[in-house]
Amino acid sequence: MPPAIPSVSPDLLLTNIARHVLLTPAEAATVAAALRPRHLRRRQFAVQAGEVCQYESFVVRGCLRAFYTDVNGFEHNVLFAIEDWWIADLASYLTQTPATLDVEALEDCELLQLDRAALEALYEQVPKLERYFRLMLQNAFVAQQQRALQSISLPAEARYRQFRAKYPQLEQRLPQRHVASYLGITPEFLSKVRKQVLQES
Amino acid sequence: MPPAIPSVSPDLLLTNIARHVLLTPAEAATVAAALRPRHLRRRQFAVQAGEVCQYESFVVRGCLRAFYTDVNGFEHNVLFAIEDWWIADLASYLTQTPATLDVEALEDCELLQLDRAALEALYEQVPKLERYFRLMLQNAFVAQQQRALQSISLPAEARYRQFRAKYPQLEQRLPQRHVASYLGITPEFLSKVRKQVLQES
DNA sequence: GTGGTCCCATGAACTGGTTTAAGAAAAGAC
DNA sequence: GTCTTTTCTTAAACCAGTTCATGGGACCAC
Repeated sequence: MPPAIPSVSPDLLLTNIARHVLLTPAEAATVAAALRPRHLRRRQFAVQAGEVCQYESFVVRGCLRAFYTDVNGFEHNVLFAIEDWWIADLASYLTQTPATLDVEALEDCELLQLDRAALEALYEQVPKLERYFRLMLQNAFVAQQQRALQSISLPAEARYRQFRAKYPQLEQRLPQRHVASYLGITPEFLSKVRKQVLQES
Repeated sequence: MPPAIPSVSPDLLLTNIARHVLLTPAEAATVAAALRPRHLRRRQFAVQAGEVCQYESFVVRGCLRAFYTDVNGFEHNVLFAIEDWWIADLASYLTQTPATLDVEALEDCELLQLDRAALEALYEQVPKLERYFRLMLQNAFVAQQQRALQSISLPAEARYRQFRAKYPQLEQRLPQRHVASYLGITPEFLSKVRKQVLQES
């Protein structure tokens, strides 16, 4: 007998939506039906640069990173996602143009994926969801702007402190080189910064 | 007799909208009626950090910059706008929270401003506009992401070349220190970079 | 166990960009 | 016009962060 593939429950997502808009049980069922459960093993990719990003992925379990690979082949982490977060190359998903980012599983993951066509169909059936996804886009925009402003105005040590303060769970869970890449510094320099910061507290 | 205050024609904006959605003459009139014409003298502010950004401004004539002031009082240019562009602190405008950016006129300007309530009312009367403004938000998001990726992956000289290639009109029109600030370098270093780049071509 | 492989730490040499300072050129102010 | 202020350039000293090299520890696989 092959190992059972456990299905992915939509509960976590429905709870997340409920924090922003109120759905009837029927509407919640419509949402649940539109989602495609997906299991991803560590090192597998949810999005590949160069191809159109087909899905937005909601993380039920696991951890992923979105990263940009520059012309010299260096990777730059742009975004992480753990349980209760969405992840995608949003620019690609929205405009249906080739992705500039890869999205890779850092742990085995359970995802709920929503493709572009299913999303449009959902908007017809449950118009309230437009509000929910507009809020998600706004949040993404605001977060992206804040990150950009910090990266130009703060030195590496301050950026590291902010990161620790903002995402305490994440720092535990990620290899340091991924944190370094996110902060825009080398792992060697992060090591030096950490020495500073950690011996203070 | 006081000098006549010339009114600001909505034609440029209506043409801009027509490139994305098709409006009937009646709908175009509704849009025109929702806009607030505004003249801004050089050095006046359209948005002030700390206050909620009330308007999105469409530039009919003139040039503006949006900039962030960091904790040490240094300014960082984030965005420029000339004729046929929109400018605002979009994060603040969308979420109606205090702005982190200032928007300042670099030349005397003629703007068409749209406040948040007027926008919501327009959505009711002319639903097609939701598409138009969704596209504007998508474009802003994509542009912001590209800029962030370039700023972490390219050295200053390459960033300067990209800027020249992408916005040839802008470079003519702006003081170099504003370009330097946009590129994330000092005016002194831009001067050195320019010497390099200009003597090649 | 022991031989990979990956991950983190440390230190020395180096580099892209800043700072400070000073002068020349351009733009406002009156 | 001419005086003042702002803008741009150049150059030397400096610094935040990189690169390169090395060693040590944890986690496998077998």
